[in-house]
Amino acid sequence: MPTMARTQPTKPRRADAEHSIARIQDAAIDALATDPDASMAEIARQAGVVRATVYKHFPTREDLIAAITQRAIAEVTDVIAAASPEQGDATDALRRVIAAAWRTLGRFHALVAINAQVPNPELRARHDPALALLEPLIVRGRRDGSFRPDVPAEWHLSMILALVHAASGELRAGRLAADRIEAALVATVVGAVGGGPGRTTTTA
Amino acid sequence: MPTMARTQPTKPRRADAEHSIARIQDAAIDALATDPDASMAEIARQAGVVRATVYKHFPTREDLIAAITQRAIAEVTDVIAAASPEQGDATDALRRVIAAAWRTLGRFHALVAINAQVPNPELRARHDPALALLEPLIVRGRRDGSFRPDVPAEWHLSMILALVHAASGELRAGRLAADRIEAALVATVVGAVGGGPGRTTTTA
DNA sequence: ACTAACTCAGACACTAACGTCTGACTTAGA
DNA sequence: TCTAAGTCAGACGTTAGTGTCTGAGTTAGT
Repeated sequence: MPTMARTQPTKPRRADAEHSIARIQDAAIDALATDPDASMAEIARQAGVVRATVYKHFPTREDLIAAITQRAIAEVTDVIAAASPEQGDATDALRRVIAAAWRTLGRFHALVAINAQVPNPELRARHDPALALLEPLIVRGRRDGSFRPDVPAEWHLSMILALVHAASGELRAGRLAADRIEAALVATVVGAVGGGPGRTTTTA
Repeated sequence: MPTMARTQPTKPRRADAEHSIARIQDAAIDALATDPDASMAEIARQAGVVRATVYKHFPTREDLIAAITQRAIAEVTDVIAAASPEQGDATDALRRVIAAAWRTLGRFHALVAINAQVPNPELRARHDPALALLEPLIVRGRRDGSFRPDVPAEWHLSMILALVHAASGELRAGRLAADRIEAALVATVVGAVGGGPGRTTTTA
């Protein structure tokens, strides 16, 4: 179990307020996943809360999105870290990481698109903690010959992200069964990153 | 040069009207590429045309999007067809197709997301012509052992699309140079679809 | 050179969402 | 049990976008 995301030492809140905040964030993540332009009213409705309550905790829409973005990144970072990307064979490590991360990452599909709209360099920078965990793995795999060295490491990262999102998209659209898709995703990523199809090591 | 997209036999228009329509569609594609929610006013502005003119030809926003979607699909279909996916070694054919299609497809990045928001089965169906050209290639490659058969063909298609979009995203963001990225994309797709890195046949 | 098609300019009504505010009610927590 | 923190309910002004309309000016094509 990954260590949960730490929250900044904000002012102390009552338990029910904390509860509302959690419900609102969950609702926001779900609502924005299906419609990136979901209104505050819609989010409030899904959270079972009145609109004013949302604004109480998140004065502006931007604040809410920033909050769930930060939470999303923290969760994904935890999940990735828990898969120990630094241990063992690079290809196996990659398998572990992808398998562990893809469901969690898939939930936040829309956030990537939403944040991409904002030409905000600091938001891009916030993604780095998650990518920073991956990068050593990529570099390691390139060094020991498991991963192809003829493409930029940056591209490896982006393309893995894209594949994960594609997988969650297929799942959401119901075009592919949940059980098949994880295997397909892992196989594709491993293949894309450089290993051939014959390379069949232990699958965690 | 691919044969240009055929237009339905609509009522005859004056040459300047035809010109306006083209400019509006181009502007819409560009504007929506950077902001999927670009307003009609913004599109009109970029087209160097007044808003009323846009509504003259495209009575509603939905009509405009449908029009450029159809045009996009037609263009991509032409480009793919021109790369003769049915000829020669499957891996080589895939290389040709990806290299030829990715720039064209990348321009229409946003349209995929926009149309994905619409739970419209007929729009999904319209994509089929482009995918229909790819599918035989995928099937062929799976049969002769070039492509891995342990993942669904449907996934192969989606994941190729995702990689192309990722590539155009990297290009747009300026994180990767244009010349490097095409090679990286092709290599990644070929690897993902099943061939290992050692398999170096002629590249178009 | 004439006319129908087209474009421009700008106003209009309508809608949806954002964010603010007030006052009454409820509940967590000391 | 008492009170501050929190929630609800609903109204409000504001902004931004859509789609419509009118009327005056331009241009393509015969």
